[in-house]
Amino acid sequence: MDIQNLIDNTFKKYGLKKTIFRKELFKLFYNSLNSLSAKEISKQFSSSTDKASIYRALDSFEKSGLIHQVPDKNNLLRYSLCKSECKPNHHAHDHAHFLCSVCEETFCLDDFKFPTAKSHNGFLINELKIIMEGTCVSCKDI
Amino acid sequence: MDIQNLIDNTFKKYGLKKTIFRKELFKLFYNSLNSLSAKEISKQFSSSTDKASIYRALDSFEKSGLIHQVPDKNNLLRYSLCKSECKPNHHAHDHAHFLCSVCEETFCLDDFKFPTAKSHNGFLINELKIIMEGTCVSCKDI
DNA sequence: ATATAAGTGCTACCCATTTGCGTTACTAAA
DNA sequence: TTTAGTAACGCAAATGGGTAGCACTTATAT
Repeated sequence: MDIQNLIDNTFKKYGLKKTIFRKELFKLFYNSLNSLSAKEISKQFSSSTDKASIYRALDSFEKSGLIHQVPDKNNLLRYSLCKSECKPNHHAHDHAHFLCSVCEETFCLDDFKFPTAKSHNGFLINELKIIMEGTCVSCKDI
Repeated sequence: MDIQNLIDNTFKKYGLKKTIFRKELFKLFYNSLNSLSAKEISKQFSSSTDKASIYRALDSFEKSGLIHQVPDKNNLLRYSLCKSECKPNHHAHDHAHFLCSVCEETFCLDDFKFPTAKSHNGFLINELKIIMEGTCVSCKDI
């Protein structure tokens, strides 16, 4: 499936309006190995692309279930494409995230097994996040 | 041990300068069940206490190993007193944190068991954070 | 084709956190 | 105990990520 078809199908599936900017934004995520912050996205577009548009697009992509927020070393908003099935307003991500202290990238560890308890000492657990910090595969060999 | 002695010992142990404000700040943490954000701290002091001083004190307390940062529902800086042995610039916290979606409090779950792996698929794990979101013990009964 | 709703670009704003700087207060050493 | 040196303080201003208002444009559905 070529990229145009992929965009058509994806935007239809997630109910997203196909504007020039949002199609480019999707391509950016699609071609990106890891995650993207608003600032990183901003650098990839011309200066006429407003940051408000970026934040609104990210918000809309997230609400539709196309991307999900991932943790960031500096508390920035940071997103990745969803790989599994996510519903609008409900993301089902059962994978851990790895934050590299060297390159400051965020990686999704899709195969890391999660505890599944729904409560702990009377606390009702709705969502669980596992965040690892350390040195990523690429940086450890430098 | 009374509070004055505790302050003397603690500040000596962590190499902290005993100013009036920092002693009061320590008492605040000591008497606090959970964690504190800069804003919450600010409310406990007179308006002449500058927010810059609060942030600097928190930073210094953290670097010394007296307090540690905990996650916050709204990405604010939020801290708790360290309970176990933390060294300057190296915090050894092996407990999970629980963020209540209702009251927005952050709780330390000291008894939650952690995975202990030091690496995963070539990623070297230096620190592990487990963050749960849901409804806390108090809020679930309301 | 056209109406409607959603997205865009601009500007201005909010608010947590940081920084610069001159003054004050600890601490340690004389 | 005095004093010198350093760390912390208070004030003000700056930074910077993220939002909000608004007029204009563009994509979709009928």
